[in-house]
Amino acid sequence: MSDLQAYISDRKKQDPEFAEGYDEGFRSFKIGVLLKQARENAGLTQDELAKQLNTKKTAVSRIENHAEDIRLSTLEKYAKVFGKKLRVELVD
Amino acid sequence: MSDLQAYISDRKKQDPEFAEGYDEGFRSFKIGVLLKQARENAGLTQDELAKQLNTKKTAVSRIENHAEDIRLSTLEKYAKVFGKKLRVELVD
DNA sequence: GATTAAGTTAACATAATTGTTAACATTTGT
DNA sequence: ACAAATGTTAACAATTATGTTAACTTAATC
Repeated sequence: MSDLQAYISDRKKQDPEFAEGYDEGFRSFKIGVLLKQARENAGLTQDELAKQLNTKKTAVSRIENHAEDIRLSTLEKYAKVFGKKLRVELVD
Repeated sequence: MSDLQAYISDRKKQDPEFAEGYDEGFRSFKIGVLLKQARENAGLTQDELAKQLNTKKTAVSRIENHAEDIRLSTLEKYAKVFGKKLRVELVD
């Protein structure tokens, strides 16, 4: 079971509101989980990451949990801190 | 030579302001070209695409040419019209 | 159980994307 | 050359992400 699937399973148990399929939220939710996992892999706290992004930990938490949308430039700032590149593609 | 490289070459000839490396602009520029090429591959005019996106052709033109940033949700709307999925990854 | 680090949420301010209209430019076809 | 279709740009309004502060929760350590 992937990390993402495990996360979904856990969250479903604790959050009755949560449903995997609600279309609007699922995108941002996935991005949030992706960024949270990237941060944890980098061994950073929200506060440490926030300082590198010149922002506050509250903004990091919001993006990881319940931000509805995100700018490409914001994703790239994250990628840069993690020493990665952002890849965006249209696939069939 | 790729389509992107050909486009850059053409635009450099006509637009003295244009330079491949200006960091801030290059991201959005690339996305603009990507979306423009996707639209042309789909055989749509800006106006036809705009109607499917419930917006105006002016917004499409802006994104293809000189938008500075773009939301993930906007990219996904485009992808949906083109019958594609949006893939976002952090790569080394 | 008190303290501290870490994370969450709400509320408001600020900044930026997107919607929209109008005017103009460019291209295409006749 | 003209007309129609397509594309571009500027300006402003509307919507939304992000910045920021304050208050709260949770987990861990003592």
